[in-house]
Amino acid sequence: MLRLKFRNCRLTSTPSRNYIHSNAVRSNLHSTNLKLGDLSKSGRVEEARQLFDKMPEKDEYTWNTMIVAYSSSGRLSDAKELFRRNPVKNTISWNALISGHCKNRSKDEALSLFWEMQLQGRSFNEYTLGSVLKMCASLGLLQRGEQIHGCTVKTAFDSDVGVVNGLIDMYGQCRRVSEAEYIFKTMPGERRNNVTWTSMLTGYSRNGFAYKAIECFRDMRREGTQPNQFTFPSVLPACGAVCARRVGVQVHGCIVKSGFKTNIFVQSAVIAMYAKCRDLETARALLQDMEVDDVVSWNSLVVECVREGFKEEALSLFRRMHERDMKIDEFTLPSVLNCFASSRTEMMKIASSVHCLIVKTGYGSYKLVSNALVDMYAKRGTMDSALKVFERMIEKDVVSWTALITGNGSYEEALKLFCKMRAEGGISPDQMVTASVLSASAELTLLEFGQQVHCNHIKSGFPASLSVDNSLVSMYTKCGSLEDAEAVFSSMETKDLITWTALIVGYAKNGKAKDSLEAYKLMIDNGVRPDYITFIGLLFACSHAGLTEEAQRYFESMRTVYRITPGPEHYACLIDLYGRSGDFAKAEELLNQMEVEPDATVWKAILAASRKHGKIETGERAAKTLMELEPNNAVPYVLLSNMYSAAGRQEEAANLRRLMKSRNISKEPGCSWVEGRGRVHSFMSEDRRHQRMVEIYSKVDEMMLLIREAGYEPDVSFALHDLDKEGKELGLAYHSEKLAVAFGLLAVPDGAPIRIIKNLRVCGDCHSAMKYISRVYSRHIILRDSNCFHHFRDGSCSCGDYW
DNA sequence: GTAGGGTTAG
Repeated sequence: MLRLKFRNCRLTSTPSRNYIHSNAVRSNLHSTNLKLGDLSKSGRVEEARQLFDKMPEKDEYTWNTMIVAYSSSGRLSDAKELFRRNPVKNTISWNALISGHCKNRSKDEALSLFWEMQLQGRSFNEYTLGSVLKMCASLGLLQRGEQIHGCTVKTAFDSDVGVVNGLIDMYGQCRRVSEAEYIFKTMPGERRNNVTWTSMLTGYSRNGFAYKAIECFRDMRREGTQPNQFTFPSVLPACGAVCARRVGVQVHGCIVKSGFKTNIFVQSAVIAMYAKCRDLETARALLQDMEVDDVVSWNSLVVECVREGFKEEALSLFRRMHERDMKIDEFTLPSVLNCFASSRTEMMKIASSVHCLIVKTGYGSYKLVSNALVDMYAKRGTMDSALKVFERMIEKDVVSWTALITGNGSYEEALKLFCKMRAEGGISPDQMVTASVLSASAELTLLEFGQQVHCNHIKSGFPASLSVDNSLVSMYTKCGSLEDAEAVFSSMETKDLITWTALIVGYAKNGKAKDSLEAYKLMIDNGVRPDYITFIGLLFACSHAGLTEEAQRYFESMRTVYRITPGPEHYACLIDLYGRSGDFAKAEELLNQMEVEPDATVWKAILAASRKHGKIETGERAAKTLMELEPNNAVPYVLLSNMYSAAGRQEEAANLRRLMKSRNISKEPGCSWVEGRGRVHSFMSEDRRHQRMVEIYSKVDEMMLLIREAGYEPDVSFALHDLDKEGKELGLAYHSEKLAVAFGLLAVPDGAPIRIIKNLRVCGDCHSAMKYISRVYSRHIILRDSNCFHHFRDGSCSCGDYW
C-alpha cells in the first residue's frame, strides 16, 4: 500500500530535466541488459562477457545476468569472482550463484553457500529452496533433503507450489514414496499444478508402483489438469512395466489429441511402451514413421527385442543403425551385448567384434558399457575376462558387482564377492543383487546370512519386489524356516507361479505333505497354472507321506490337464513311493513304461526299492547303470554289497568292495555343520578339531546317557563292520550329526531351534537318537540332509521316519 | 526484464 502511494506521488509530480535524462540512460541500459540476457540464454558466454565489460553503467540486473551466464554454463569460479565484485548484491545474485553450483552437482559448495547466505543476514526464498531441493533429488541426498524440508516448514515456504513440487520430487528420487505421497495428499487440491502431478506420478513410476502411477494419471485428468510432454514419458513406462497395453493405447490417444505427438521424449516412450507390451509390430511401425532417426527410440526397440528373445532382429536393428549413420551411444551397446550373454558359441565372433568396436570408439570407459561386458562374460562362464573388464573400471556401481556376483558359478564365491562389495563401501545392494544373493544363501543353507540380507533389504526402503520376495520364500524354506517363509508369503500382494511353487516344494521338502497339497489347491483356486517344477514338489510330498492314490492322480493330471510331459524326477518320486509302499512290481512296471531316458535319480529309487524287497537282479541292473552314470559315487557299490551280504552271498559282497577299492572310489565322508554368529562350525565323524572339543565330547556323553535312560537303543547295524560291540557303539556316538547337535546344545541359545546340515543322508541310528534328544532336552532340532528336512520335536520327526 | 520445481533408452 505504501509503495503504491509513493509511486502515484511520483507520477503526478512534474518531471524535471534530470529525471528525463536519467530515464533515457535507463532505457539504454535496459535494452543492453536485454541483449546481455539473450547472449546468456543462448550460451554465448564470451560475447556476454565482452558486452558486460564494455557497459559504462551497470545495475543489479546487469550483474545478476552476467552471474547467471557464468553460473549456468558451468564457469563457477568466474561466477563466484563476479559475485564477490558485485556492489549491488541481492537475493537473486545469491540464488544465481547457488543454482549454478546445484546444477553442476557441486554439493558441498552449494550447501555451504546456502548456509553462508543466511549467516550474512540474507534470507533464502522459494527459488533458493527449489535449486537446493533439485540437487538433493538428483544426488539422492535424503538427509540433506529432509533438513531443507525442515527449513521450508519453519519459514512457511512449504505453501509455495514450486517448493512443494521440489519436495515431492526429492522424496520420490530418494525412494521415499510414502513421504512424497503424504506431501502430495495433504496439500490443497486446487494448488496442484501439472508439475505437482507429474512429480508424484514420476515418483510412483520410478519406484515400481506402476498401478499407482497409472491411477495418478487418471486422477490428474479427472481433476482437469492437462498432462504435457513431461507427464507422458513418466506414465508410459508404468504401462509397459505391467504390460497394460490397453491403458497405454488410451494414453497414446491422449497424446495424439494433445499435440505432443512429435516430441521426441514422448515418442520414444510410446515406442518403448508398445515394445514392452510385446506389440513389436506397432513399435516398429512407429519407429518407421518418425521424422528423425532418434537414437533413444531405436535403443528402446533393440532392448525389447533382446528381452523378448528376438536376438536376430535386435542385431539387424543395430546393423541398420550403422547403415543409417546414426550415432551409436552408450545405451545401444549394452543391449546388443545382452544378445550374446545367452547365445550360441558361434555368436561369440560377432560379440568379439562388438567388443573391438567398443575399444576403438572409446565406449569402454562408459559404465553402462563396461557393466554389460562384465555381465556378458560372467554369464558365459568366462570369469577371467569378466574380472579383467571389472578391474579396469574406474567407477564400479551396484550393477557391475551384480553382474559379477550373479554370473559367478560358485555360490560361495558369489557371497564372498557380495561381502567384498559391502566392505569396500559406498555401494548399497539393490533388489537385483539382493535376490541373487538370497538364492546363493539358500543353496548353501546359510540361514543367518540370508536373514541379514533380508534385514538389510528392509532397511534399504526398496518397495516390494516379486523377485526378492520369491527368493525370500525359497531361501527360508530351503533353510528349514517355514514360519519365516509363511510370513513373507502372506505379506506378498502379488504372487506368481514361482511364489506358489517355492512354497509347495518347500513344504514337501520339510515333511509337510498336507500343507504342500493344500497350497497347491489354493494356487489352482487363484488361477495359477502349475508347471514341471510344481509337480516335482507335489509328487515328492506324496511319496514322503505314502499318498499313493493322490500321487497317481497328480501324475495323470500333469499330462491330461496341463499337457506337461513327466520327466525323470517325476518318475523317480513315483517309483520311490511304490517301492516304499510294498508294490515292487508297479515300480518296475513304471520304469519300463518311461517315455524319457531314466536318469540317476530314477536308478537310485529303483536301487532303494530293490534293496527293500531283496530283488537282487534288478538291484544289480540299477547299481551297474548308476556306476556308469556317476562313476565316483560310492552308493551303488555299498548298497549292492549290503544286498549281497544280506542274502548270504558274502563272497560277491567282498568282491564288490575290492572292486570299489581298486577303482579308488571311497564313500564321501559324512560331514555336518551348524551356522552360528557368522561362522560355520563343521564336524566330521570322531572329529577333534573344534576349539570347544572337550566340552562337546562331554556333552555327547551326557546326551547318550540321558537318552539311553529314556529308552534309546544304539543300532549297531549302522556302525563300521570291523569293531566289537562296544567300539561300534562308541563310533556311533561320535557321528558327525551327534557332534553337531552337542555343539548346538552348548552354543545355541535356549528355546531357539538347533539347525544342522548334513552332506549325506542322515544315518538311521542318528535319526533315532535325534528324536530322543529333542524330547529329553525339549529342543526343536532341524536337520537338513541331502534329501530332505527333518524337524525333530518332542520325540518324533516330520519325515514320518521315511527319508 | 534477472533466480526454482517435472521427461525417454539396461
